[in-house]
Amino acid sequence: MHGMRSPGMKDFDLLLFIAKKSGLYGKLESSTIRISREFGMTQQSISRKLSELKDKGMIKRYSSPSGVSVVLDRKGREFLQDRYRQMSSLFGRKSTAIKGKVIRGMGESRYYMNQKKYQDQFRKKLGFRAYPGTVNVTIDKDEAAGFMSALEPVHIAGFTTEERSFGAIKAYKIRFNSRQAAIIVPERTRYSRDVIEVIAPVNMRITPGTTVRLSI
Amino acid sequence: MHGMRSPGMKDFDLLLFIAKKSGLYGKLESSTIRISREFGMTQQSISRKLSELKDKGMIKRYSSPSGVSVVLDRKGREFLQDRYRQMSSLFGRKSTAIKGKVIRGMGESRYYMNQKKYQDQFRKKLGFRAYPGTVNVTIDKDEAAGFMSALEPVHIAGFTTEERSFGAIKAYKIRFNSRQAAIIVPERTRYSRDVIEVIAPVNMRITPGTTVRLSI
DNA sequence: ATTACTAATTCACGAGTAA
DNA sequence: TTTACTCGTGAATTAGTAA
Repeated sequence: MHGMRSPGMKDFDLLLFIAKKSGLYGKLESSTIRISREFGMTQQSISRKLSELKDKGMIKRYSSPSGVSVVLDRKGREFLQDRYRQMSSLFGRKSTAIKGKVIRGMGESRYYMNQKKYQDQFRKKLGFRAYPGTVNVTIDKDEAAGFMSALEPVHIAGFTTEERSFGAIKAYKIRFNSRQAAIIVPERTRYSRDVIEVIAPVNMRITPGTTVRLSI
Repeated sequence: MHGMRSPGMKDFDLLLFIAKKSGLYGKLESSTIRISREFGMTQQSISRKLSELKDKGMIKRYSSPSGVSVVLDRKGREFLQDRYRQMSSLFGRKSTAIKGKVIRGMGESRYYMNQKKYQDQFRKKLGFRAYPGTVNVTIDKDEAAGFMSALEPVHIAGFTTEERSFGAIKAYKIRFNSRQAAIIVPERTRYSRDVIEVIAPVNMRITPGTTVRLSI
């Protein structure tokens, strides 16, 4: 038996259970009662579920008074393979770089970045103090999502001064035209935008309109 | 949107849907009604399911009158990663060879293998005529299942002579001590055995008791 | 627009049991 | 022993709305 079997995921997990036991083309010789014990369902439910999986074309099932024999059917293999492929794009090696175009930045960010409590965290968690001022880059949302999902977020805590409060930030260490940098995203931001903000140890002096490369 | 969404797999698929849209660490900005349309469920069910996934620690969810924002939580990432790992062992590169021990064969197989209608199919589908007589090899069932699951089965049709009927066979092309061969498994066989039968173009003359290597 | 509550309905599950 | 039926119960889903 493997670990947690989350409720609500049982249909998928049962198919995966069968696939693991039988292999993609092999045969699982067992009984509904044995499967029910291994799987944490009643014998009746396993019987019914195997029947349903058969009706869907996911498995072939042969049952007799001596037990059941289960083989993955074409649809079942395709189903699992499709999900595997989808997950591969999540966990597998993915695009390690995207292109973007620098646009003129909003002046406000300079004020934020100069806050000592941000800078202290940048140095500790990102490994550099940020030049006060961000580079704003337009990116393709979907591309960026794929790129960012490969990165571990670094949490920059928010804080409050006498004047006002500064929100928490998620930072992602990246290379900006091969130079050390980080994408910063305010955690309160509700909507993903087509523009991301990049900080770096030095003023990067990129002319607006220039195409840049963000990489891992 | 991607292909079929099989009923009964929705819980898993919803989590995967979120993961694909948001990435492992990114954020999905949407609305329950939009998700419901993309996903084929009612808005109410999406609302409830997101709530459930949050309670299970699978996701973080922030909702407001302007929409929902969903981020995978630690458990959700772990859940998906665990299933990915399990599926990797199914689809990923796997043991390409197992060892077995040759045992004295049952004499009956010679009669089967000599049937012309079998031999014709062997030649066409496996690329060789089989020496009449099988080599019987004891193997570890689980090892064999992993090994076999990487192989595409070749269907050898059954037929009927005036005297009797001969059942369909599944054959798996392999290397037997690096030489061309195939595992054959009668399709009617209900129970997987610790002994597999191997055919080859020539008499392999292996002394019973010898350890042999089956590879892809 | 939204989210999400409540009520009605449908569907899935487990217990008992026949074959 | 098996598998798998029927049936009662409870969970899941949808429809209708409130906020």
